[in-house]
Amino acid sequence: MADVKRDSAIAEVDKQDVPVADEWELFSTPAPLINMASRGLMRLAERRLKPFGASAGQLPVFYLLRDGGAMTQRDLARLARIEQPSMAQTLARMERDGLIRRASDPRDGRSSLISLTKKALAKAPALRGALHAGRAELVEGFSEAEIAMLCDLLRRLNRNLDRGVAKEIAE
Amino acid sequence: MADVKRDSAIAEVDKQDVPVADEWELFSTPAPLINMASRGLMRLAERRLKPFGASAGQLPVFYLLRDGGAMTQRDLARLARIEQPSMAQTLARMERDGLIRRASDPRDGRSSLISLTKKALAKAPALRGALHAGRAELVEGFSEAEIAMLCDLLRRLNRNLDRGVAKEIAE
DNA sequence: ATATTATACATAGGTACCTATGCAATGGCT
DNA sequence: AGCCATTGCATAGGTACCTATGTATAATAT
Repeated sequence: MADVKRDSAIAEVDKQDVPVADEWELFSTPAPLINMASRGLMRLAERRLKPFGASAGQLPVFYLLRDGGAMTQRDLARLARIEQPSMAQTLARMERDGLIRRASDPRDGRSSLISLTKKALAKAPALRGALHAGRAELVEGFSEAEIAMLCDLLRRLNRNLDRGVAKEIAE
Repeated sequence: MADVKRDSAIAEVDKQDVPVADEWELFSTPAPLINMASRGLMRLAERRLKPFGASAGQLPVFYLLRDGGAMTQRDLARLARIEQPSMAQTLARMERDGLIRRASDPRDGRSSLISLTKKALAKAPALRGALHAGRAELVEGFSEAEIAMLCDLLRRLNRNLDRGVAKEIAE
């Protein structure tokens, strides 16, 4: 009986004896809801992917190199929309785990061309399956129109965020 | 001219010479959009809060203890919806920075009652101002109805996530 | 009263991001 | 050819999460 309780204190706030009034304030705005969703997604993805020896941050790499192609670290970072050091760290872990290989770029001595190993390519279908299932679970009870609406709103939000960051840099 | 470029490679994908077809695939589903939004929010919040000597993860603590009250670490974690060790780490940093104080709980020898220091309480109004501004910027161009819709969709998504996690634990 | 279970916290280790900064190869410009 | 800004990557250090596990106190059941 206590087993269900042991796992995560997060999913069961409303059954507590603590006043819940604050919660509405804390999660009445989009930002914390997005943050919470992101953390939930990460946890779920981690749980789904771990059995296959992969993790959430590696997914863009798997996706971008899925057809056996090669790419520069810079391009991987840019297409995955993360900063270069973040991608460097992810690639370091993937190399450690034998998922990627680096070949020196003949046209540029600074960079190397990253590609998935056979081991990684073999995992790809399983990962895609896990993601597909996860996606279905995530939007369970949503109509296609609602999903499209959500994506649209999020894209607009992201545009605002990009703009905001850019603006503040220009002083 | 290059100054605008230096800051962040993330906000300027579409002006590149790299094929963009993949990007649509990578960001056509809610999950990556949420992840991206969350990272954007974090970056923005960090930038807004740093001048005041605070950071994003501390906001729930500031909020929950804003009236000078005290609370257990456990309750802080539960109301902020993060795991206990995460809250412990946040509190450790806040203590390091002189933002919180711990008083031993007379009714329970295991826990201590956390409260904001005067220094932290003094910051609170500024933080609230920064957040208010940030929130406005975030949802710029959104109608109130759209914001409400977004929050509603996100809440449903979060429920699905909670349920998914709970389900997988029950085997 | 004592033994067991549950709870509150601490600690260890890991992922995924970020910014700031240094270094080395490139590619113009003169 | 030689200088120099740019670019690709590496490294250092930090925040914010997570899971797994240990430890002491508290609550409960015998």
